[in-house]
Amino acid sequence: MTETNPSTPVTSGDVARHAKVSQSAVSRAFTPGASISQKMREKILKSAAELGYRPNALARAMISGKSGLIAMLVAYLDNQFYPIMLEQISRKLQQSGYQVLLFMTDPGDQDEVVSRILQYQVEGIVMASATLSSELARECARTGIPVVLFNRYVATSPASSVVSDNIAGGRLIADYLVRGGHQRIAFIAGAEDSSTNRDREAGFYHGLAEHGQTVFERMVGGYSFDGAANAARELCNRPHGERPDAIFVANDHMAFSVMDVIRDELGLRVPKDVSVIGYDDVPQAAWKAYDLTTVSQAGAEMIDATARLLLEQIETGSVHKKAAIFPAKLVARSSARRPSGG
Amino acid sequence: MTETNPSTPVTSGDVARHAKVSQSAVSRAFTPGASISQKMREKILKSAAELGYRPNALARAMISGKSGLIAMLVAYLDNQFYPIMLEQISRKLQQSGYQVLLFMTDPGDQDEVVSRILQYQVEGIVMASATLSSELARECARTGIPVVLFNRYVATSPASSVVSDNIAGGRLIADYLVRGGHQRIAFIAGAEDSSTNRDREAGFYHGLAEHGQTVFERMVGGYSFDGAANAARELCNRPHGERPDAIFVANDHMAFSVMDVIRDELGLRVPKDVSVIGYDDVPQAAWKAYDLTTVSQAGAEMIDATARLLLEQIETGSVHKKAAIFPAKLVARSSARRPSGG
DNA sequence: CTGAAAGCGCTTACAG
DNA sequence: CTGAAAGCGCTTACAG
Repeated sequence: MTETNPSTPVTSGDVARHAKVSQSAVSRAFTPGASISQKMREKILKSAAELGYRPNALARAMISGKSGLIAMLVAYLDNQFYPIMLEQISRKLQQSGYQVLLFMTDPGDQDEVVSRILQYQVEGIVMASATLSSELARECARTGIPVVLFNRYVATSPASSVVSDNIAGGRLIADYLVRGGHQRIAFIAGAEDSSTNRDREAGFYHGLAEHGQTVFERMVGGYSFDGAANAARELCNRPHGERPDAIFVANDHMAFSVMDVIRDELGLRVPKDVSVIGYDDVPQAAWKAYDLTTVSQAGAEMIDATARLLLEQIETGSVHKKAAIFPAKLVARSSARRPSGG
Repeated sequence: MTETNPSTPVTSGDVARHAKVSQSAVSRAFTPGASISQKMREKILKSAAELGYRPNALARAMISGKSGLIAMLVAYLDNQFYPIMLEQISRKLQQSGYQVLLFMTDPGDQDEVVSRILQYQVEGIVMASATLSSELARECARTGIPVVLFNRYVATSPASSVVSDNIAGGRLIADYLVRGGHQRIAFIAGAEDSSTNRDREAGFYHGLAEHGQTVFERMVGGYSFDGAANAARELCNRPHGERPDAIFVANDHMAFSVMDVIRDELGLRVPKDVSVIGYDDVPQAAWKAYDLTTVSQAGAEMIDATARLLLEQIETGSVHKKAAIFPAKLVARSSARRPSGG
């Protein structure tokens, strides 16, 4: 059952010949708002349908200088937060007439990725990948391609960014844990070079300090499931009194791993022996088997803002650096002891 | 901090002028294997670097007829199975020099999506979305664009497909549950029009029949979290003896929801009161809070096969219909009572 | 409103 | 090995 390229693609010239009109007319028939008579457009559309013609988006991009392509850079999709935003942002951009060119980034091939993105003449870039090659930022600024960093912030970069208030979020957690009566509050960090981790940690320490506490112990989980499990083991495989009575884990993805270790491996109870709080409020945080107390980022608003920032810059043809910050909200579930009273 | 399009893009002509060579020479310098002297290439590369030149992939696509673009159609990313495969296939295609154009499909805008895909001159299509517009399949066959259906099969479609043996998988589950001593075995279906559900269900019923059993009751969850929860409620909110003692849930994503309802809402124990088995073996199935018995699809192999089938057809320029079927494997965890003995 | 023509930035025969 | 030239399939001034 093999068929070799059945038909050479139909071009606007073919349609023109078939409809006995000029090639320009065919082009106009497919350009919204072009000056063409109703009658002519109908004739052309009919011919086009008969021949199965579709305009070549690449040719259009060439001549118009607008590819309709937006690059999305993502590092990994195992943390649910990213697939969800990828899905939503993609839908939004599609609705606005753009297409998403997906780039899975690798710590390795930075230059290669930068090169590919630019070769495809994308009109904008969304970066949800932690590793921002500074070369990419620079090249984009040079070329006038707007870049929006999603869920990260780089002070020295000319790129716009959309984040939630991770400092406030960290502080909310500290406050909640202290008011919950915890005495030995630990922290499991994500990737230490990420702005999310930096801000959550800073806010958290500040919050503790406001209550006269300091962090009981700090480990690094690197935003990975296994990294978090190791951190949890080291932290909690100790007698009562030497282990934390609460842990703030820098994101939900790691928090699930931490809860597994605490409950299943070490046989401790959550929150009775150890309270656990995560960050992101991914869908699984609401799953009853975890029922994770966490901080919700204003996901929908962040997604909207990302699309808006990007499209606005593309359409006006000017690149601004803007930073949109959305409020964070604590979602109290059962994985952390609740403050009594108040 | 606004900067308006700083520099007009650098073209091969600019580089040619700067290096005092012909434009064709510049093109050759960037074409692997082109006939050009070492000396000339170096001179050109140097000029290109100075000017910040990068070849325009769209222009190349126009003239060469190869866009380097592959469309991936995905319906939703909340079931982990899909983000993971999206990530892996994307990486594989990128490594082979292709770029992924992402299309989030909507039950609504079928024609619109079809049209966009074809306009972008993609060289191949991966469909991981359930809704295959038959128009897309037909158009692609006409145009000679290879299509690979991932994790689904449509007998009447000219598209290739990569699936695991869902019939065998369903049978494995029936066998395992019966041997585990279950007497009232229920089924919660996914999307009834999907080939995965159809095959898993068929295999499951066959397996039951081989042991002289029939399904105790059948509900439909539609592959959605909420749909599954409702099904579980109806099935299990009854006295012992009237409710199933085991449920095969057509995918893991729904199985988590079912376990939540059974344990948390209804206060029953898993597997003591009800055994639960899922399908897919997504990462979360191994999370200790669920520890879900499930059937593992040969994910890595399926991903490899998808990329291979597609690239092979692209590179040979001929479209075959091929169906790759991979074995399914039962992964025994603790959510279902294990067969005793042997 | 309509058509002929130029041109987007490349690749690739074709001569030399 | 190198360059001049044609051409990929469109959009868009420019005349009429």
